[in-house]
Amino acid sequence: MRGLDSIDRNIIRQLQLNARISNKDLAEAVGLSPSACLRRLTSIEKQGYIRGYTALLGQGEDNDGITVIINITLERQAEDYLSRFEAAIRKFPEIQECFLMAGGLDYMLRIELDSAHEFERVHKDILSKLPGVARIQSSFSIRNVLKARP
Amino acid sequence: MRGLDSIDRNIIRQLQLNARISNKDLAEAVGLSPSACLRRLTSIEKQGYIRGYTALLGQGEDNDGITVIINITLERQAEDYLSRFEAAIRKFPEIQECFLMAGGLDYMLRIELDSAHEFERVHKDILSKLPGVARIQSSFSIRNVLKARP
DNA sequence: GGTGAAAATCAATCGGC
DNA sequence: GCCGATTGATTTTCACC
Repeated sequence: MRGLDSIDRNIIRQLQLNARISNKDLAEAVGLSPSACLRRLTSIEKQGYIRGYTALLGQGEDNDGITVIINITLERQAEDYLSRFEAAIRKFPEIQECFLMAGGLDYMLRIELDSAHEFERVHKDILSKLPGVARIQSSFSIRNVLKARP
Repeated sequence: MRGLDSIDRNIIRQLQLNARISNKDLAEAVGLSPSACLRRLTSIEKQGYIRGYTALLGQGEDNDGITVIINITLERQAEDYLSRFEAAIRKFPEIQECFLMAGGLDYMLRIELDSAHEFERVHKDILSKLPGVARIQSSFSIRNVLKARP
């Protein structure tokens, strides 16, 4: 972030905390006029510092939501295997995060579901259709101790 | 998502794709009037289906940050061990997420660092001070494939 | 970076189904 | 109950200083 000053960083931080904040409130939070703030945000986006904005799924009022952590090993480490897999990943909004892990071929995914039985659908419609997968290991979270904080 | 129909799901999906979409555009995307759309969104949020909205950072040249996934096993499963551990977790802002996993005593943590060598400090100041820990296994992410939708 | 005004959007209210 | 229309308030988006 060499090209960004502390106000720019603050803008990004505010948007991480709440991406749907209005430009007016954002400007107030960082101590600028709305027009100056919008100019900066447009510039920040144009420079590619922000890749997008997304909604983080909750668990619903009945609180039976569930987090599934999935470790995936690919058949081969060839670059085209990685890129085909990663392109496929991006098509499914249920997938909240995906990390390429060091020390192996493992990808780690986090998926948010509304209930445990929905996992069957996810396995059939998503996991089994990812290309070049050798092995899948899924772990269920029974409680979200600490929610993501930006 | 028992309480949500297909339009509600579509609203959520659109917000996952772009959390900063205006209500007017959101309404158009799901085929409703703005007022009906806003009513639904308010209700969806109130029911807790959406935990929040966040900005996804780009892969700019600044991206020397690193994600560490840490699996922790406690010495005992007694309730006071769990609650002491979880209380300790909340004190460290480096810890972004913490899940209590099914099928064992494992907690899974995600930590975000500015650089890899910072892990030494984290291990010394945070991980080694968590109470009741029997075993720690850390995995480094070398690339964040998906933070969510672009 | 700030100001101001036109344009666009939001949010509350209304009647109809 | 849910929808769309309306409307006054608020916000965004410019040109200009």
